[in-house]
Amino acid sequence: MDLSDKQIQILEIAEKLFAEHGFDATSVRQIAKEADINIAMISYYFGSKEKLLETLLEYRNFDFRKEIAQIIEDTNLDHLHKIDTMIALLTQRIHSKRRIHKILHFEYSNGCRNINIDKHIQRKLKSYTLIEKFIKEGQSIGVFSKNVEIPLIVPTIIGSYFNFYYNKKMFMIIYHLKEEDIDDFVYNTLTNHIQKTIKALLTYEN
Amino acid sequence: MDLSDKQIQILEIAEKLFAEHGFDATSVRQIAKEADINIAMISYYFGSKEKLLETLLEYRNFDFRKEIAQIIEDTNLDHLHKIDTMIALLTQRIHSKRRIHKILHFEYSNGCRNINIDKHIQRKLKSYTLIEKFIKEGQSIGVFSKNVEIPLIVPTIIGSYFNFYYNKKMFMIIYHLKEEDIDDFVYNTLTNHIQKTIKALLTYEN
Amino acid sequence: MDLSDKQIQILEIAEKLFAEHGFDATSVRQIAKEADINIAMISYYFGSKEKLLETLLEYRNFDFRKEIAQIIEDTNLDHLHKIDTMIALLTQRIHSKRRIHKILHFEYSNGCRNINIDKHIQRKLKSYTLIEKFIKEGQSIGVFSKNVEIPLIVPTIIGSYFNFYYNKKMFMIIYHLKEEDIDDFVYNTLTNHIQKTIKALLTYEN
Amino acid sequence: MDLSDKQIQILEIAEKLFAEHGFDATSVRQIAKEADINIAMISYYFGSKEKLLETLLEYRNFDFRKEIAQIIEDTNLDHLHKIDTMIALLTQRIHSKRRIHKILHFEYSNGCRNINIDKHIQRKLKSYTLIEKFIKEGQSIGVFSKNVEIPLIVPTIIGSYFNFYYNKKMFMIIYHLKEEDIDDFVYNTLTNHIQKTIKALLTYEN
DNA sequence: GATGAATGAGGGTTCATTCAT
DNA sequence: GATGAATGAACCCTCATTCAT
Repeated sequence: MDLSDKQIQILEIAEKLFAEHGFDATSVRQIAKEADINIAMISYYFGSKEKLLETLLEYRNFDFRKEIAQIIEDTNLDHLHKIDTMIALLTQRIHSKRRIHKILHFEYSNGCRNINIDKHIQRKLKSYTLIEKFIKEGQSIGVFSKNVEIPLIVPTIIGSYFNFYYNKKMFMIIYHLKEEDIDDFVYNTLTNHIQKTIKALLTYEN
Repeated sequence: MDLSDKQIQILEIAEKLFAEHGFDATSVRQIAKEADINIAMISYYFGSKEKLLETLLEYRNFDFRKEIAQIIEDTNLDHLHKIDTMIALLTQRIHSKRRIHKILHFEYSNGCRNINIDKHIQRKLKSYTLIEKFIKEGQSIGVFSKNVEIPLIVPTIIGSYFNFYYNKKMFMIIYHLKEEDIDDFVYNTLTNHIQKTIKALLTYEN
Repeated sequence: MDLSDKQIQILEIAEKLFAEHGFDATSVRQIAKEADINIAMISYYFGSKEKLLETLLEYRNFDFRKEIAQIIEDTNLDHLHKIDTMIALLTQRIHSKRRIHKILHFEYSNGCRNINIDKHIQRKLKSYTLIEKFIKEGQSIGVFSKNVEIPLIVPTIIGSYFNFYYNKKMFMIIYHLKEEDIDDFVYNTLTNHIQKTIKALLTYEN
Repeated sequence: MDLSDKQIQILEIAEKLFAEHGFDATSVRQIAKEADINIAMISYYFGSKEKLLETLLEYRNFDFRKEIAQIIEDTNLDHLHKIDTMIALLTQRIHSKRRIHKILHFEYSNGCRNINIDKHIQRKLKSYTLIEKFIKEGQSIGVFSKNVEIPLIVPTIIGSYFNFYYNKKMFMIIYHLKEEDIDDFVYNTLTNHIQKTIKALLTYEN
């Protein structure tokens, strides 16, 4: 991953445009124009438009494992606080990288692109293993309810965020939010809601 | 909405292709070929590719209000069972129309298309009002916890589904599922998880 | 081979340009411009630039077998006159189709194009068989010398023509020819020379 | 003609690629890559791609005059043996430089390149003068037939070779040759054929 | 002298759409 | 009402060349 400043600039502009208009609706001309570079540079730097996307995904390495591991290993926090901290972390990270996640959802969820999704799956699986272990530990010491579908917890966390994000315009009406209020809302109200939801689920007995 | 059989056939093929490859990556030639009609017919019938999408969204009018209202008004069910029934209904409906929802997420969430999203927002808002009223009623009679961010409940339901769906490949590994097992999994395990989550949230006191 | 008038017009313009500037140096835009058609028509009609070339070669099916067979079977001509007639025919045909032959030499002789040369080879081989049979017959009745490398006779005929053609400019100086004299020169002086050469070879005893 | 080793290496690689794929289909990138030099070096060394071709043609100075003159002046050989020797020389030289000749045929025979062909014509004319003088001498002493189109003799020699070469694949089938047999075939069978042809022509009386 | 980044032009192809029939 | 030929714009990419270092 040796990327020059110019390359990084291109990647960030491409990320923005891909997220806004989709991969196909974004032309290399558009990227080149916004990045104020010659159109040929994109092929020169990245080989092709598709490889640019691959490079972008590699560049935005969204691997939260280390941070999650740190939280899990933190002896100062009890299990429920670890859940809070983890969710706050996830929400924050995903919100800041929401654009690249959207591209992933969009371009990857159907297997039509010639892009290798396997390593992403592998990376995610490792995060799941970490979280699963943590939850099971909590179950074994009686802090968490045993009757929980552990692998589906993360989709509930991340899905809550994204469904909010994909319906942002509606929620801006409901909550009387302006564009610049969104960050605060995510970090406070939405994060709180998700934290509460997961903690409720993990302590729910029926 | 006067649509001939041929038009409906085109819409359904377009829906499949848009969901699989995205709007931009699907060419009218492809649609025409799969529908076994002349290319010119698409412009002829729908005016343009964009208008075809609009017609498609209008055709797939996914308005659950009536059914939700029915459930809410059902005097045979207590509040918690109404939650279960509603979630089962939502999951089922969204799963069966996941393709069109995916198109909405990706083509609509960014305001770049010349497509009017307002009526969709209005329709969704009405559903929210219905659900909000039901939850508040439950709170007033002490069945539901008062400390809940009501508008964010629906994103948690639908988001859980979609984040599962967008990461389908990973969950197929985790749960050892084949493609043909997906429907059952959604209608059972995933639905149960979401039901439990929302019920936990609505009865959570801290 | 169902070709519209427009398609034939394109083929003939392409033939001219390919022969003049080579396949690679001729752009589809140039062809489209000279043929006064839209650039997209070339892909529409032929699929691609390479397929246009293939269609051209198929269209210009230069199969002399029938005429050669007629000459061979002509009972009014003795063997030496048949040689004369055959060479006159070959020279005439090749001269009139020199452009397509040049393309063949150029684009085919190196195996780099994704074009199937096999059927051309097969067709040529059949012509050779015909001529070979005729020469051997002449040898058996004592008209032709037996000490002749039969397969190399045709290269001497056609090669003489083409080496003249490829050095046309020099011969225009030597013979004080103008462009408009070339046809006559080919049909008379050059044809005579080749006829004499082959007859000399076929009757040469040493 | 001061050429460094690197320049000569570039020229030889360019010659190979031009002959294999044609001038236009060969990119400077390809040449630079195979020669393991920087792309910019080609413009730096030769000025441009076209000038590289000119330099190549100049470098491959295929002027047989001296050797032909030597043969003609050789008092140990009679006229017919001089013909044999000359043809053997021409065949050998042309075969070893067939690639550059091919380039000449195709890039030069049409006047579209901005390349000066005049000096090549001049050089060839001088060779012709030499051969013409020799033939006329033979005619005057009665060794050669007078009824011969002298300027067309050389095209028959060289044309025979090239038409064989451009149809190499067919002759490999006819003669059951492998690629590695070609050289021997050219130096023996083909050379013999051409020698016999020209001697027959020059002694043919009708 | 030599390099690799950068340029602008042009390559072939495919797009959604329209028009004449 | 329905077709297939035709359009012009835009697509991504690669070209030979140049420039700053």
